[in-house]
Order: sequence, then structure tokens, then C-alpha cells
Amino acid sequence: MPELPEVQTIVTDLLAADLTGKVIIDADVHWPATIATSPPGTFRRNISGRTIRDIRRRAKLILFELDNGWLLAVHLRMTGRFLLMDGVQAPDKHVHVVIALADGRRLWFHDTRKFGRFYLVDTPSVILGRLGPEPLDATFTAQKLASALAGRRRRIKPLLLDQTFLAGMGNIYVDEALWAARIHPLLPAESLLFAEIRALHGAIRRVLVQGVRNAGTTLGSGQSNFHSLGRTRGRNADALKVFRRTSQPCPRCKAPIRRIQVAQRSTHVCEACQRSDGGGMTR
DNA sequence: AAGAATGTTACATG
DNA sequence: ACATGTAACATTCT
Repeated sequence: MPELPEVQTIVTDLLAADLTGKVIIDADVHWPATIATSPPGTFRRNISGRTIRDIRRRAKLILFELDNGWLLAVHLRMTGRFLLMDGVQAPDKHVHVVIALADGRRLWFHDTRKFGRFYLVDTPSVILGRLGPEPLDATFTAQKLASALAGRRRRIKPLLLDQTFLAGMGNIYVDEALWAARIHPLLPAESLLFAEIRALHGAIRRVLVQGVRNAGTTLGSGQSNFHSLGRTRGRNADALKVFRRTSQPCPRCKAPIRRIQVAQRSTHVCEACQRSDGGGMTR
């Protein structure tokens, strides 16, 4: 479930927990499929003894840069979480990887649905090579978005969700950005006017920055919903304008928010102010 | 208590 | 090559 703001929040918290410079002395894998790149025994051998040089985010991946040039990239998928444990508590049934540090702490990877994946590679491009641009990079301009959109006949929402087109957006922030830019999710990407692309570019950046500022979006109260390190909840849910607000009034025009299906994903839209016909403009 | 869930990918089909 | 749809992964949440 985590998208760019949630992953960024976790990275920030991992850095604040002072994990850089720490030595990994062991890794215990309880669900082999979590390790995507090798059998668990190979993973354990390859990561034991390594020092964590830095922790970064790219797209929705948490990147642990290791001292020998290898990279551990972790994708949380829907329900992955990290917990940093001090003592010797026994991991619960949803903890699939335990990383033991030389300072006595343990980093637990907790993942109820077991979709999360660890990629341990000596060639980072294998994992990072196909990703699209980072939406918060200074180099991602409205002009760049416009050229990328040109000639694309797909509908705008699935294109924004495509990580090879743009990195880090997910269902929440795409719905929020399209609402903010008054663009209907079903519009063909190539049909957007430049004024709309400029609005979309600004909206994408604003919703993501706000999500980061609010330390991510935690919906509901289930333990599988997003949490940063440990039990830390995000504060962004109250800032959402349309996501999971079906039937509630649009904050702009008071028409009820509708839930529709777009590319098999539930999609929240104000049919009154997110026009699918261009509002009479040539398109 | 059935359907949905913040994600990705492989495969089939057009 | 591009685009769309379905299924799969596995379990919990509403």
C-alpha cells in the first residue's frame, strides 16, 4: 500500500534510527518467497557482515546501500512494514525476515499479505533500470510531462500508475492529483491540453509533498494499514479530498464523489468538476 | 459475511 | 509496439 510519501516517511524514520554505519550480522528468513533474488541461504550469506552505508528511496523502493557496492532494495507492496526491536522478543507470525545488527537491535520485516519483496543485487540497474522519473525531482517539469504524454493513447490514470512512466504514484495520490487538476481519470493521455498538463504537474507535486509533510496516509485502524517504523501512523488521511470519500460532497462543488472502476482499480472522481469532455474546449 | 484492499507482473487477446 | 483485461500472489479489513 505504501506510495512515495509513505516510503519516504519510512526511509526518514530508518535514518533517524541511526541505521547507517551499522553492521548486519545475520538475516533470518521465515518466508522464502520474500527474497526475490536468491534462496534464503544465499541471501543470508551475502548480507551477513555488510555495513549499511546509506538508506534512500527510489520510486516505492527502500534502498539499503551496502559497503561492498551491493544494494538491498525492498518493495513493501501492499502490507509490508518495518519494526525496529531492541530486545529479544519473538517475532509474530507475520514477520518474514529478521535482520540482526551488531549493536543488538533487530529489524523486522512484517507483511501480512506476503507480497513484499527483497532484492539483493550487485548491479542496481537490474532493479532500478526501468523506472520512470521521480515526480519531486527538479528535472521533472511540466514540459517533460507534456512530451512524455504526447502520443500516448492510454487513459491518464493507468498511465500515472505505471512505474515505468512515472515513479512513486499509487492509487491514493493519483486520484487526489487528478481531482486537484480537474482531470477525469478516463481521458486519453494524449488528449490533455497543455494548461491541463501544467495543472496536473503542479497537482502531482503538491499532493505528494503534502503526503510527505503529513508522514503518509494511514486509513482505518487495521494493523495491516500503513505504519511507519513501529506503530507510527501517518496524518494525511484527513487531507484527502476524494479517496475513499464515496458519496460525500466534493470539497469544490458539493456534487457527490463517485467510485468507478478504472483498470481494475477503484477510482474516486467528481463527475461534475473533473470533466471528461474538456468543458467544451477543443481537444 | 462477501467484497475490497495504498501493488506488481505474467499471460492472453485485440 | 501498444493497449486492455484477467488472474495470481495471501490475508485482513470494512
